[in-house]
Amino acid sequence: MLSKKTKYGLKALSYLASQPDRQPVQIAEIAKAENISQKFLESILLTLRKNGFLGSRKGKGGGYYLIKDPADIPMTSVMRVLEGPIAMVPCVSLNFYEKCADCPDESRCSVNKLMLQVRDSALEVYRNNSLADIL
Amino acid sequence: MLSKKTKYGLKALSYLASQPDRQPVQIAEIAKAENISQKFLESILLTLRKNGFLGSRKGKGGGYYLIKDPADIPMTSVMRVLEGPIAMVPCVSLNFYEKCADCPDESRCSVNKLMLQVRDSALEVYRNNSLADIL
DNA sequence: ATAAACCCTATTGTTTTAGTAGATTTATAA
DNA sequence: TTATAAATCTACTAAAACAATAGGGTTTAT
Repeated sequence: MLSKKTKYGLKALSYLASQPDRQPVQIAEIAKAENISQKFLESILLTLRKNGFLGSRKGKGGGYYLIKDPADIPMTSVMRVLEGPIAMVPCVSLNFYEKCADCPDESRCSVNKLMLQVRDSALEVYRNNSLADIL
Repeated sequence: MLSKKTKYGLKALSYLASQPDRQPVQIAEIAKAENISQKFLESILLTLRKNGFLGSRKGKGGGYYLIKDPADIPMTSVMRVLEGPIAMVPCVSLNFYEKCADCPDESRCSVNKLMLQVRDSALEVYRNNSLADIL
């Protein structure tokens, strides 16, 4: 299951991407438009900013805004920041690889074999979609 | 992330599928061979039996065994029983569809648009793999 | 009598999804 | 210059759900 964090993050990015200009948009406005708990959204936007997707301005007239062209924001990086690894098991993860404690031989593991294919197919989807593509 | 339940379930099914015959195999043997908590495995095998994948025999010489040919067990049904919906959001699920409370229009939702593709690509993998294929 | 699956319940730990309270920064008006 | 309001930022807490077992007794086949 997709976490609400990721869902809300994607919706917020989409909302910002569909703005006519790149003027700051307030958290409250996004929260209201997308039916998201404002405080929860606040922390999500913060991590999106810290990971280079958004810029922010404090004080009156402040808010969040995209700092890149939506076409230059691949879903791979968005998903990895919000949801974590794209792979369903660490032993097939490209960016978060970890050996299974219980599995003696990955090459003969049926779970590994299946999940490798699932990862590749998901990866292809995320690579073929930028933020601009899902608007 | 794949739950351990699913991971263990897949491993147990693979273990049973790679037996030379269809004689009952005890829980303890599977648990030991695959490094799985025996009590946890017990409940997993039970749900696999109740969902028509396994048969069981009580008493001495008892255990679990496959009741179908591994080639006739598609990963779609295994995953749905162990892990639940294949879709990452209910609004794109074939077997567990549910409307999002917050989303007024699915056809214009970016999350829906992306996750529909992810579901389809995962589904293709699961449909193309039977238990026999991942041994 | 024994060995196995079966069934029920409780517990522990982690993650998710927030809510609360306040601090800090900035723009604007007095 | 000062006050005020509008925002983000930070830290702490907490409730709820979920994951992953552990324990102990029951039933059934040999």
